[in-house]
Amino acid sequence: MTTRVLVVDDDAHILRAIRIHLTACGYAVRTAQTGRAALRASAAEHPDLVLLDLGLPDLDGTAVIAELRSWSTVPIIVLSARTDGADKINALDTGADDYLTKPFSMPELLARMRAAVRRSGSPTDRDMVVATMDFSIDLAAKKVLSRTGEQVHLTPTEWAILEILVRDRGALVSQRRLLSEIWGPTYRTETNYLRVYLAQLRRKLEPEPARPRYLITEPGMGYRFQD
Amino acid sequence: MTTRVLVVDDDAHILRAIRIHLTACGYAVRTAQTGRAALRASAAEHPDLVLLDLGLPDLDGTAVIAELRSWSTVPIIVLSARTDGADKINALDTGADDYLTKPFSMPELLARMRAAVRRSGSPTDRDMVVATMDFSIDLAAKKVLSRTGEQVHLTPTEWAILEILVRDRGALVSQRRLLSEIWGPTYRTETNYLRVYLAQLRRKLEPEPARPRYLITEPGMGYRFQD
DNA sequence: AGCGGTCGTTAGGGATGCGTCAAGATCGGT
DNA sequence: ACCGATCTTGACGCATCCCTAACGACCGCT
Repeated sequence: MTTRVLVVDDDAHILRAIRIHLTACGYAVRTAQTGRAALRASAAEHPDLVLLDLGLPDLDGTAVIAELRSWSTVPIIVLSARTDGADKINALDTGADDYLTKPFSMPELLARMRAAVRRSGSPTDRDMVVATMDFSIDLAAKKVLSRTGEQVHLTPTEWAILEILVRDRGALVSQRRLLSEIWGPTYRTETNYLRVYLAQLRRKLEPEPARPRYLITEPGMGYRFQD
Repeated sequence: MTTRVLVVDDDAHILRAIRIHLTACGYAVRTAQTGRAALRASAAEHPDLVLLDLGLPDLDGTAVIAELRSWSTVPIIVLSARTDGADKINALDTGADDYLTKPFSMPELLARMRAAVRRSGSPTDRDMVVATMDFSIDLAAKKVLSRTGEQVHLTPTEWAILEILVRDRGALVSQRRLLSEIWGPTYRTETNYLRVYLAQLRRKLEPEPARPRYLITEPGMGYRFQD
């Protein structure tokens, strides 16, 4: 299992240097040069680690961290040229996991990356199959079986929504997180989509689609999978 | 819930200085001057965080980390006078979560401690579930269960208020803070809102809404969640 | 006793959010 | 180029929630 890293920096040279190093060490590298691009890439690719430079042209670095943290728990290591202590504290308190001041040594960065990935490692080792009274969901095989045992066909988008809700079953998932993870951060207000797809999921899964029992709406906040 | 920190250093002066700082910041501090004492204290007290100096008289620092990691996942932050890069990498790869080189700034250490503790808070965080005799509040899942086990439905505004009060449970929260955080700084005088929503929360949570036991009013000051 | 201030309670109108349906638009495979 | 599956987009009715205002109760103060 290769670790996927998203590297964010506005300087193309640094980007290239880091990419070469990390690729040589066995990481799968994606890059972004702006804050918005970083958010888009995070939502689309779900990297296992983010290396973030604070000096971006479009967004403040802490704003990127805050936005990311509103729906993701991916480890974030900040790389910054600023030696100011206040920047460090701000970044860490906003949600960054580590902070390195440029120039840094490559071996140290690699060690801190290993530490960050190790820490975040596999809290998702939960049961891969979730069974209810009316259907069962196999997260590993990406299959849904009805009570009679026949397979329920889900479209890719339907599956994406169901997977997020089931992975955090019982917990409330904000519509912002759903929209960010599936359509990208720019669609945060298109709650239309969620209404449509939740209706479709209910029609396929719920015994009484009009009175949902598993796919619960929490008005104004989000949705919840109740098993 | 106060965070318990184990500070390990062979220099009694440094130990004392750190203890004073951390205690002032609300941490519960235990100290140890040797590697063996540190391991003993970890096993006995299960601290939430370990601050570890590498230059110990009896054991090598990395040995302490390895021993600790053989049975515990407690966050470890290494404090060391050694600037050698190899030490850093060794410590991090053995299982340390962070590494600060002396001398470091106290605000930075505190920020990194907050980051480390935040990360270690697993989804099944104990602090995230507040149980009383009449209901239980799951802050992570945004769920309230009544004593009979059925879910209590709260509106977004009700949740926002309850969340703030419960996060600082036991402490007095001023009406100005509640109004500022939920409706924005311009609504600081609309204490009407609070009266209405506190009444709704009491009707949903309190066994005797007319005689509140959990959602206490401190006249002229603010509100308090008493568990 | 009278009075001003703060708090609790209630109820209703307006705004917002949700479920539903259906019609284009887009994509992918034959 | 066609066709089915899937994804977007808009519109409508309906339920719910937020805000607001009004009234009464309970203090401390003059």
